[in-house]
Amino acid sequence: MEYTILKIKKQILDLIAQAIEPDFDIDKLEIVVPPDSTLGDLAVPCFYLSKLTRKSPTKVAEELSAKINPGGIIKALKNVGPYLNFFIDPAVLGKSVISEIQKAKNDYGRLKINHQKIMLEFSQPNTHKEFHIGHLRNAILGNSLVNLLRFSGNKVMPVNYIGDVGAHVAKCLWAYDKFYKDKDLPEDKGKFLGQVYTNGSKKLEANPDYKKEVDDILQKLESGDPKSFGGESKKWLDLWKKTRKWSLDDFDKIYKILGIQFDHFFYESEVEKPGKKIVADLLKKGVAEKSEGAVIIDLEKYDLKKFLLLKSDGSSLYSTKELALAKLKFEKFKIDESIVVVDSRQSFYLQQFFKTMEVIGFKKKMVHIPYEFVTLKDGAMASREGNVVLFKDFYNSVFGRAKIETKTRHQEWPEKKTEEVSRKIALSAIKFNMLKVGNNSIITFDIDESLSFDGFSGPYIQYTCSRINSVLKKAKFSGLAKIDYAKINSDLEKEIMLQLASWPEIVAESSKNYDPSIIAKYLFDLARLFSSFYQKFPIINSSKDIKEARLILVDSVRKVLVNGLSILGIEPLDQM
RNA sequence: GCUCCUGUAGUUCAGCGGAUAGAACACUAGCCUUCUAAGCUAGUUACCCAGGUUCGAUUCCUGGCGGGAGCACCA
Repeated sequence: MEYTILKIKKQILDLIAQAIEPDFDIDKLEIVVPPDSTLGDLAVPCFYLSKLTRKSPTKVAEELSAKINPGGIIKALKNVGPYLNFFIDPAVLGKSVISEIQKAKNDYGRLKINHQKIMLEFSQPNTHKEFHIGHLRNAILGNSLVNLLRFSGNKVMPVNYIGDVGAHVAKCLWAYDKFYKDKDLPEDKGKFLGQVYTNGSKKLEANPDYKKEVDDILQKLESGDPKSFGGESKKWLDLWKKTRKWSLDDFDKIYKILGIQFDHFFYESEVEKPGKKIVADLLKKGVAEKSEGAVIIDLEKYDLKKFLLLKSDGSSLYSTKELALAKLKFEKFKIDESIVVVDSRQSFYLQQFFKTMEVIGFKKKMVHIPYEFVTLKDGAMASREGNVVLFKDFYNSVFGRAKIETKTRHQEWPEKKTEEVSRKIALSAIKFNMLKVGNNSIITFDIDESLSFDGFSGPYIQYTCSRINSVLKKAKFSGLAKIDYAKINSDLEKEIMLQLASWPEIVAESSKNYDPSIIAKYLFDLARLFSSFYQKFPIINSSKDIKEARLILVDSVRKVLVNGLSILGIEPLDQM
């Protein structure tokens, strides 16, 4: 079963193939959308055919237009300059695309199953640090990609990889022990740890003598043997366990607010020792070598410089652990492909890492999806510096704003309902804002823009859903009526149907590029088309035939909007 | 210095080599006795520069200029 849009395009190509002498490469013949709907609904530029037939493109368009007889879904065709423009019969289009949507419901636009088992790693927060809006972009993007890749027919396993060991942890524990040990604990322990870390970093910068103390703690933690260092290790290990849990509990809360779930959590602490073992093996085999005391692998011949695998004091690096993580992923979970969603600043590191895996004979499909970071107007955020916007603070402001807006519109609603609707509005505003720009656009965080629920925003799409829902409810829409699709005949309605028809192509494109912003833009365009329509044409107060046709049309719009929102990880609203 | 990303309206972003470069915010003027005004309608304003490839370049290539990021013991 093929989607309507593909059938239409195929038909156009067939018509041209029949009307033209020489064989042509079907992939080179593109079908585009004209800039203005009065020109046509779909168009074939004739430049390629012009080369083939050695006639001018205008001439080709002219001849084709005379030769081809319209029929079926193609109502008419017209040559305009070098373009051959096709007009779609709205009644035939409507019948095809609307019944397709009504039948497929949530699955409309879903692509065929390809049985690939993909592990998608994202969010990777560090314990003992604050979860800020930079981490938020990764979590929201990753979650959306999980939905998108699933909708494109893959089997996707979302996983998290938590940075619960390393230099930052040692730094935080050191600062805690030295400056905060005897202080009372605040309620939000996750946030508190972040503050300890930031403060520790600042103290450390001011006094270089402290560095030795921190390195010492890192050594003790990594030795992992409570008896070593005269029992000192145990003290740090216990503190690590206790504080680690504070952060993990905090992350759980955050993911719960965001509605993000993982099938599995990896921890850096579990791959540290296996990673060191791999590095030792590589050193023994001569694949890796010592350099200035550290262990490296030489990637110069691939133009990837030298890649550091272990520090000169024997403690592990991110790369050390990642070696073991990659093996763990493929061996334990039997996946076909491993994808990681990581900030583009680590593109070079990941290139080195992937090449290293290849060199050591681990030839598996590993992909990096890069995206640009979130910055503030007056510079990049850094946990070290403490100039970060925390997720929870941010969420609370947006939620507060949503509540004010909701209350002014629905004074009569019970508190519980106001809260629930506001929560969904806030999340949609936050998520949509992070997903509406392409992956390689830096997001300069603007609180005013984030607090706006107008225009190109999540709440706008939700609002559209609410209005449609309200109409359907008032009209007691059941979807059972027999529809006369000829009643849907305005240009605007046809445009809406064409937009609905293109949804499967949007899913494919978005998925191919790992870019949910394509979906966000599409949904906004569709919602805008509906809003114009809603303003211009009465639905309920029209004659029976027209009413039924318009109802099923707007119901189809709603279904696609809901579908798309769910890929973005946004819940629709029936009322707001 | 080398590598990657990037330069479009006052601002934030879209624009698979094709017809008149799109939105949103902001600003101006209208629209709630018809289905939710978180909305609709109309208006003002833009492709960094120089070459090249092409029938055609905002898009591709080269070189400038500007912005961001990365290049060994952080993750």
